[in-house]
Amino acid sequence: MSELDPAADAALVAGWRDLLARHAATACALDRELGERHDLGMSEFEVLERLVESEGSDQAMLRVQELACTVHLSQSALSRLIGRLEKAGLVTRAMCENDRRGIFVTLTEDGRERYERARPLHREVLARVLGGATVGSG
Amino acid sequence: MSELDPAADAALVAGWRDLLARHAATACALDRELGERHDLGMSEFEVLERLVESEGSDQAMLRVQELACTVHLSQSALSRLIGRLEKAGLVTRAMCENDRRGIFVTLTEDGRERYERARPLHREVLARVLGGATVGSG
DNA sequence: TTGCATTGATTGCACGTGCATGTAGTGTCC
DNA sequence: GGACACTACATGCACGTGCAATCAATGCAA
Repeated sequence: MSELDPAADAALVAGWRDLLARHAATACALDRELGERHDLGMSEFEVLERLVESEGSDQAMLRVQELACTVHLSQSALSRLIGRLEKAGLVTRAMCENDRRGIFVTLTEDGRERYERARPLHREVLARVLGGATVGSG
Repeated sequence: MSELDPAADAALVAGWRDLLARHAATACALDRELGERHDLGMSEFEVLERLVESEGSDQAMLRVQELACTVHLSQSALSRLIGRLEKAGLVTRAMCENDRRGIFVTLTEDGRERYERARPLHREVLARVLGGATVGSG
């Protein structure tokens, strides 16, 4: 199975390039516009969004490791990202009582407001760049 | 127009997250496996591939600027990437006679061989990560 | 209790990237 | 010819990232 039909091979590569192009265009626009207008990077916004979503559930806090999976960052990158958010006053770190190794990340009021203000732009960029034509699974 | 229906908003975000997940999984796997087994990064491979494809046309060379568009890198990043490839002996830089500002990038024999050896793995990773069971969309 | 492996998060380091700038070459206008 | 704006590529710099090493805390076993 290491060799593919030329047609299947071409389709695979075409799909991958399409994915690359969409990702590059969206991530670039998101990073630039969120950065300019809300002083937030793309990943920072994603982390804030996950924290906001977690407020809907019974857990108002998230562990660093859980966040790392959802935003596709290494734990070290996320550790520093949370450090930046904390320094900016958007989140706070709290120790987990049950497991002192774990760190709970919680949204501050400023963090929530910053997210709420940035969200419309985020959605607007998504709509503009992705154009509603999201690629399927194949 | 800045506000969207909740359903449209959710679909947009879901599509974007799916795109992010696919990209992260594929790029990560590609970088790691190509790096380990062929000492090539994902973008390096992409550049070599564009150069190979350009051999099919009348132009056996590509300008740096043309490459930058196709691999979604800034001009400076591509300049350094080509520097790495050149240092590794995979490409050469040649001045354009017509326009001395332009730099033609050409594939060497080593570069072509490296690409040919790496391509099956590249396609295999694509088929495995994109074609088969991708990550569960969180 | 002590000892050891494992997990959760942080830190040292090297590397790739983008932005802004620098350098060289081109074309135009006077 | 000289001055100017513009293009193509390279470079200085700051920053975010991943890997590996590290520290802290837990669980298990003897």
